[in-house]
Amino acid sequence: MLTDRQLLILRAIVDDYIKTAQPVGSRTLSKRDDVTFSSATIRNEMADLEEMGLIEKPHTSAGRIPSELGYRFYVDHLIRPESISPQEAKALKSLFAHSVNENDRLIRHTADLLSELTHYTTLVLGPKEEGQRLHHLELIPLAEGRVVIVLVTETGHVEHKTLQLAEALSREAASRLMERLNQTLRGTPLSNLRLRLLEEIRRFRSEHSEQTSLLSKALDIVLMDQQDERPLIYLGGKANMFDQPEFQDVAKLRPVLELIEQQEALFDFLSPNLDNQILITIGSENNVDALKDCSVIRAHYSVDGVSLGTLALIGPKRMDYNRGINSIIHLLQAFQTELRKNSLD
Amino acid sequence: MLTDRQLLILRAIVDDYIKTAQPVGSRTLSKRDDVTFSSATIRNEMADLEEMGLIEKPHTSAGRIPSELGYRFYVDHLIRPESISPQEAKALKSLFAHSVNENDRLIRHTADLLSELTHYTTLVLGPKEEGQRLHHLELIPLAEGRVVIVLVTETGHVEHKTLQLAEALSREAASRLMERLNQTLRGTPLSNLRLRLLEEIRRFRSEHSEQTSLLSKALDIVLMDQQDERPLIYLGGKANMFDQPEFQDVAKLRPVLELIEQQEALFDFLSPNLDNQILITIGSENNVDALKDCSVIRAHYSVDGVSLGTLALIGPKRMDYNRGINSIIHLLQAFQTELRKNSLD
DNA sequence: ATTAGCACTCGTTAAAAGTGAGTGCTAACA
DNA sequence: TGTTAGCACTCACTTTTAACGAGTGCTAAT
Repeated sequence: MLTDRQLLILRAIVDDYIKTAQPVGSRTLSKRDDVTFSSATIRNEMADLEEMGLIEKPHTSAGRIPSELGYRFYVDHLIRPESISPQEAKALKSLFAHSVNENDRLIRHTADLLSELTHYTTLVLGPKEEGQRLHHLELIPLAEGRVVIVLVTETGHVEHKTLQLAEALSREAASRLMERLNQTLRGTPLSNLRLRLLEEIRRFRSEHSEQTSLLSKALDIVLMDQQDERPLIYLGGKANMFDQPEFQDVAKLRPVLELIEQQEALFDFLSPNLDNQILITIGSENNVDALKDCSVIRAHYSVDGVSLGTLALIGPKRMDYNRGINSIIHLLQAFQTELRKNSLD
Repeated sequence: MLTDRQLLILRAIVDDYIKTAQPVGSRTLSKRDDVTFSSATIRNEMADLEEMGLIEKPHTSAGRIPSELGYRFYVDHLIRPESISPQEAKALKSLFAHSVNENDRLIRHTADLLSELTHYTTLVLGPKEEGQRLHHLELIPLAEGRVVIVLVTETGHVEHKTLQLAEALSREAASRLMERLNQTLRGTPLSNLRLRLLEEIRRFRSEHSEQTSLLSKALDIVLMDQQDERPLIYLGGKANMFDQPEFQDVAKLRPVLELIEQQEALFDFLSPNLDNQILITIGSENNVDALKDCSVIRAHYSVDGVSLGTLALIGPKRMDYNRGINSIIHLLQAFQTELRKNSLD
């Protein structure tokens, strides 16, 4: 167990290092107002903290920096949930002053806001399809067998795909089929949609003896890779990485930026967050080599209890956890409120 | 005017420097098979070339590197339009083996291909709306006054917007209006669309005395910022920048990557290319400070004579112009062919 | 006109020396 | 017994110096 003085020192070291990016020495600490004891005492305490694995020194004659364990302890026990200042709260509210109708523009906007707020890079994992339910389906036949299919989910997410059929689909046939599909399929979870849709088309065909097998085949193909398709990941404030002193070296910067550009890898990384809490992972806790010098703050967003995606903040291990956590919590609220407005149930 | 020998030497210097990124010395050159004269002779010629401003030395005791003027001369006069090898040609054809229905996926794919082909970063300016004509318009009323509007252009570009009306639009009203709009508006250039659409809705309203003013207002707003909206810019191979020795320094890398992330700035940069040629800009010719150490190869793409957007390749001034130009020319062909397939006229 | 030879330049690398922030330990002190 | 002053020691960082060598420009011989 740590004494109060050790807690004070540890917190001071982490705070200072977060601010300056320089190893913190005993003399520096002793000059602080809230430190009443001498540098020698601090050195003794530091030795103890180091023995416990909470801090470490880059080399013999340097000050101390927090270890990963130290950051972990800091995050778990030493952060004060500083409420944001009134003017910030106000600013936050006005951020979403005009509602944004389209969910994906809203997400993009949110990613930018969060990165502006924190000066870190933001990742937003777009709504995953699985949990969502169909609200409306529209088939738009164009010339030459081209058909646009528009799919609207209950969360208000709209997307379109283009099919290419071997022969044209008449507007009437499309319209009849569509009406039928919307009647029977509204509310179907997207994860089931492909099977249900094919089934329904087959039934429709037999009932009306209409030639829709081409459509059925084309739809199948499109929905097939629809299924494999992963939610988009929106990035905000990529350039913020350049400001971090730890990433002034291209060798350090490169893997992080490269990872961030890879939708696939990021998806795997952002997806599996189980509980609804704010999740913080520090350095090696990320289990991704490229992020071994980074910390990530993640938060789930959901609407009406349906978990949709993830809001994440990425920065150096020496990131301002306090500010990051607070910003993400508050923005999460506002974001979810906006999303709620766009949903159709 | 340059002598043949000077041309040989200049080409050799540029070729060598492009390959190695190291200043080229007279001794190195004299060892080449195609160089029959001594290093001293080369030094004399180099002195002349330097006086003409075609090459320069980083410092007194270094070899020569091409100046911007030198690159310009090289690009204008010394590049041999090496046709690509048969296996490359074959590979290029198979790249688009499966047609991609959606234009924006096609564009994304193309950007990736081009960067893979060249190992440089690729920028693709998506189709600009102005020149395009309306093919089809669809209004999809959803619950609670939400209406999705789907817009298909003759080039096969599909996009959707969401409107929020104060009161619901009936499916019947939407259907009637839509039929009318499609009859009268097909072929309208998107640049006119907003005005024509409003006009048409007004006329429709007076004829049918239907309450569509809300719709009209909402549509106006959406189309208004549709007009301001700029084509997306697709990027490929951003990570390739990291491989260039000239960008190993964060200070050099940062402005380039930052610029690339800024849609606005890039748009201004990529847009004004007047003729249908391949355009190469070197260093300061880019008129953009962030690109003062970069060269850009740009090519227009168009379908049926309608210029749609720009395909661009960005790399260090020391980029492999030969390969870059050839790749972009050949990919441009294939890309346009695919685009053509997707168009609906 | 071409080339061999040579003194000279200057960036690069390596080694050497000096600097200073910070530490650990010890002994004195409250 | 906990705290502090003092001091020797460590080691990254900076500066200095020296050696190195690729490359140049000039000159004189071919």
